[in-house]
Amino acid sequence: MSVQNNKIRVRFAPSPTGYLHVGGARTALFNYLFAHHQGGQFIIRIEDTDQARSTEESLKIILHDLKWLGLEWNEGPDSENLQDRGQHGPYYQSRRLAIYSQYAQKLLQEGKAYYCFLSDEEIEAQRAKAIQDGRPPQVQSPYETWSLEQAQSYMKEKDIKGVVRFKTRSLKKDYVVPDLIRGEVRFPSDMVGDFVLLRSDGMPVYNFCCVIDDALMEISHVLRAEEHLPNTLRQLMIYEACGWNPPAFGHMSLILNEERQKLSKRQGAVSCAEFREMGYLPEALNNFLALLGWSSPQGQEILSMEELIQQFTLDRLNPAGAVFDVKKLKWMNSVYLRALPEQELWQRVEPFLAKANLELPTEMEWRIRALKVFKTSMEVLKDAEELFRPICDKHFFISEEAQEALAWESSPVVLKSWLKNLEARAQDYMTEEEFVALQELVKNESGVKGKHLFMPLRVAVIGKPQGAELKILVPLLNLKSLIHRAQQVLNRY
RNA sequence: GUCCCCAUCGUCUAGUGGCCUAGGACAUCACCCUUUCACGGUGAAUACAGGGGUUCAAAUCCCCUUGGGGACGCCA
Repeated sequence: MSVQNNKIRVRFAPSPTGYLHVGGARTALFNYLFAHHQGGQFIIRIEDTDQARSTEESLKIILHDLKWLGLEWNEGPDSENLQDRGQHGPYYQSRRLAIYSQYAQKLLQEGKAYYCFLSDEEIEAQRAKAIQDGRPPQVQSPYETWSLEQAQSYMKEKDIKGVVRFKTRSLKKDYVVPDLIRGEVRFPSDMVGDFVLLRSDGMPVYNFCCVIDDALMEISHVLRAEEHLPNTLRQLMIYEACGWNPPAFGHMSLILNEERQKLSKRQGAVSCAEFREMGYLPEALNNFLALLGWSSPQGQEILSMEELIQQFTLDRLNPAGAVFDVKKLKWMNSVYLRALPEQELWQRVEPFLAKANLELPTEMEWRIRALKVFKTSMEVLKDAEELFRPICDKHFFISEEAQEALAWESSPVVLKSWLKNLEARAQDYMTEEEFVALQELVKNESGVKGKHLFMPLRVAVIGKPQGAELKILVPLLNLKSLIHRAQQVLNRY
């Protein structure tokens, strides 16, 4: 069996033991971009050999988030019914057990692997000793020299099971990984001890399944995070033992937190779901993630998925780790937000408003007008909640910051004039021009101008002295609620 | 501890020996626009970790040091 290098096939292989981390999302994105740029296939494989931690719930979340990001896959589990789709399945490692066992048997028979009966305690003692002696903490199994028959009869006789370890002793001195991102990386083969292929319950372990699957699924390029670089040595050994040509490898830098450590759950949001719930747009998240370790040849910062695909090449990947800068993500999100037509923006904002329990006018015309006013002050969709809340009568309240403006001597005069003139009106909504004229009237009646005029007025409209321009805000409120609000403010005195 | 990776403004980065007096973006600050806030506009400040080589020439190539990170599982 040999890998067909004329066909570009890449994969993203999550283990369903949690949410989709932004680091995973970026790995998936880069694989997706590479595949599409090259006209290749993007495959999802589920690494669920850790049965204790894998859940269907997590699988659903991960697939849902990948879809939310727009990273559709050509082969792998269907995001709806979770059934396999594609010609290289099964795509769940838990359903490929017979395959792994078959290859493990072969290695066992060829003397490239052996059964080992070391206990956890014995292994732990070896590790401790090795570290103490300044050696890498590796297992040195006395069972390495046993023949397969000897081990089998031992298991039968004692009625015990052992793990299958890969034999590294007879291997060549060092291995070179021709890495697409960091050049040739040389590993001495004594860097690893005899590692486990099959657990004692027969379940295979990551490095083993990964090789078998990548080979059988005809994966041409393995693009993954740098933390897997040391695993590559083990995998190269397995490829060799199986007589297969390894795929091309590219190890991408890690995403770091402000302390320059691997980004983890400890410090704030790291899952796609969290960013979605905070109101980040998938296109903004993709764009931001793409710029973590990759740059456009023209230095373009805002790129659509199409542009990313078109411009994406591996040679522009940066080998150094990248700090996840939420401020820049926010900025980018606001750029995408503002670029969205109001009608579409409303669709995205609506679930947030509904969740915040805000009842608002239903006419599309009103919604568009409202969003035109608010979108310059939105960074994330969730910001709409605070922006729309004052518009909603049952959430109207007079804020703390309003006190100063209300305390001005001239304010009651302004407010009384405002209320009187409102009450004289009949029309439900005011136009911008009508409001400007009305404001002029209040100004003349009260003899107050400048901030002493418009600050109390703004308080009478939205309950706080700062916010969008009154002439755009006022036309969003109907007469009844404007009057009611003015009354509430006047009742303060 | 051992092995591996990495190193340009606070952050993301451009830069593949002369175009670098080091460019862009976010953030910061100032000014302009604006009867507030935001948006927008203009501008400022800020970086080649240190030391040795190689070369006519080094941010770019080599070595060392330092710093950071990752990996050393019957996790992936």
